[in-house]
Amino acid sequence: MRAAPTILHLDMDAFYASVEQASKPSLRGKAVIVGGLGPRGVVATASYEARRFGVHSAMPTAQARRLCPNGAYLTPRFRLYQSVSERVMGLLRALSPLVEPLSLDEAFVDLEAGEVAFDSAAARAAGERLRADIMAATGLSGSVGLAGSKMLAKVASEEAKPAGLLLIEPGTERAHLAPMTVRTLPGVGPVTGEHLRRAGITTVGELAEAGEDELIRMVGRSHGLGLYRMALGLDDRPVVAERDAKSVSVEDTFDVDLHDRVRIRGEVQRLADRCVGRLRSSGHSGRTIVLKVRRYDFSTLTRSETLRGPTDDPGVVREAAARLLEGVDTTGGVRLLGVGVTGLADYTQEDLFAQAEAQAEAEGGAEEVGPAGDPVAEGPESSGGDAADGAGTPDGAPAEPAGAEGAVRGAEGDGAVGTPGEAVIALGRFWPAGSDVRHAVYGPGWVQGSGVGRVTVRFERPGSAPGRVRTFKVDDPELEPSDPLPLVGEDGGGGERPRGAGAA
DNA sequence: TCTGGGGTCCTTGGGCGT
DNA sequence: TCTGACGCCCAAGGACCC
Repeated sequence: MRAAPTILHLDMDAFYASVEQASKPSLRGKAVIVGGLGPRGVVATASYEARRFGVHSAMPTAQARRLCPNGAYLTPRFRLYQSVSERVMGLLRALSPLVEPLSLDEAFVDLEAGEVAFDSAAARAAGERLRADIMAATGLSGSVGLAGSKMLAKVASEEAKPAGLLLIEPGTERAHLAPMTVRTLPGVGPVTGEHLRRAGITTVGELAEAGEDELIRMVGRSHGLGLYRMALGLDDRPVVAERDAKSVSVEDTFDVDLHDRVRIRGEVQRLADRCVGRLRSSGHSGRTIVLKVRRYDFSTLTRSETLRGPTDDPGVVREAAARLLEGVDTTGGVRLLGVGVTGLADYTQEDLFAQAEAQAEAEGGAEEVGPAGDPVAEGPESSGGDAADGAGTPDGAPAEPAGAEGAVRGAEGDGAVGTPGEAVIALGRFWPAGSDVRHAVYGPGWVQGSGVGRVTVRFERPGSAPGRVRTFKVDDPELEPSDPLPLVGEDGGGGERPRGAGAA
C-alpha cells in the first residue's frame, strides 16, 4: 500500500449500451439492452434507463423483455466496442506506461509510474482530466476511482458510478470499507456471500472483526487470507502492464438441446477448429485440450487431456476433443459444448514437427485444415438460432458473434417492423437488425428491423439528431452494408465513405 | 422464464518418483 | 522390500469476474 492515492481505476459506464446510444442518436435516453437475443440469451449490458426497469447484467434476455418490453434489444458489436476501447486505452497510456486493462471497458493505471501524480490533489486533477478527455474522444462517460491500492481504487470507481470520480484518502480505508457489504469486495460472489451471511457476517467491518483464522476456517486458506487483508484495506498487488494469456477457449450454447451423437461430434469438431483459429491468431500453441459439456439439466463437466508437447495443429486438437467426448455420456441432451486449450506456449515451428511425429506414431489420420478454416458441414437442421445469435460462422476464423446483428422494437414506437432476432435473407442480401448501412440517396443509417421482404432503416449517425425511418425492399440496389462510423471526430460529420467499404 | 461467453484462480484428490 | 512424507503433475470441479 502506497502513501498517496495514485492508483486509478477506470470503469466505463454501461459500456456496450452507451456505445450503441452514441452511435444511434434515436436510442439516447432510451432503455437499451445489449446481449444475446436467442431463446437462451442473457443481458451483457443494460443502459441506466433500462436498469430502472430492473434489468441488469447476466439476467436472461427473456426476463428482461418482460420487465422492459419497449426497450431496444441489440446483439453486441464487439469490433466496434474494441475500437472504442482502443481509443480509451490510448488515453490511459498517455498518462502512464503502467496500464493494466481488465476488459474492454476497465483498466488500472499507475499514475506515479507515469509521473503525473504523487499526491491526492494531482491524482484528482488527472482523473478529472481523463474523464473529460474520454468524453471528448468518444462521447462516452467513464467513472474513476483513485486510491492507494487496486482493490480500493476499484471499490471507489464502483461507488463513483455513473459519471463520477471518487478518491479514497490514505488513512481512511478501513473506515470507508467497514459499513459496506461483503459483496463489495472483489472475489466475494453469491456463494461466498451466502456462506458469510450464514455466519452472521454481512459487512466488511464484520469481516475484519472475524479475524484471519476464522475466515481461513470458513473459506479456505488462500481465499480467507485474501478476504481478511482486503477487509483491512490491505492490497499491495502492483499494476501489471502485460499479462500472458493462460488459455484459449470457445463455446456455444444451443437454442435447443442436442441429442444426436453424430451432430454433437460434428459440433465438437467445429469448436476445435474455431479454437485453433483463435490459438493461432494469438500466436500460441498449447498442451492441454479441454472439452466442456453442459447437459440438459445445466450440470457441467469438463474432460481434459495433456499432450506431450504444445500444439496448434487443428487435427491434433480435433482428435483429442473427439477422444474426450467418447468418455462423456450425453443421453438426455446437451445445451452447451466448448473446446479449450491451456498450458499455452509461444508458438514455435518445432512444435509442428514434434506433433507431427507424435501424430504419425498415434496413427496419422488427421487432415490439415487451412488457415482459413474449414466449412464443416452443417447438420441438416441448423441449430435453429445460428442466424440470430451469431453461432456457427461458416469459417474457422476467430469471428466475433457475427458483429452487427440485433433487433430493435418500439425504440420510438414508430417503424420497427422486425421481430426480435429476426433478419432477412433474400436474393443473397442479409440485413441483420442493428447493423450499419448506407443508402445512395439517404446516406448512413442502421437497420431497425426487417420482415416480409422489407427492411426498415433509420437514417442517423453519431452526432446527428435522431433520424427518420424509411422502409425499402430487401433487394434495393441503392442500399448496402457499411462499417460503423466513428462515434466522434474524423468522419463523424457525415463525410462520404467509399461505396462498398466493409461490405460483408 | 430460467441461467452467455471468455477468461482466471483455487481446491481436492490421485498417481508417481524420490 | 515396505512404508510414510513430500513435491510435483494432472484431472476435475467450482467460484468468480466482466
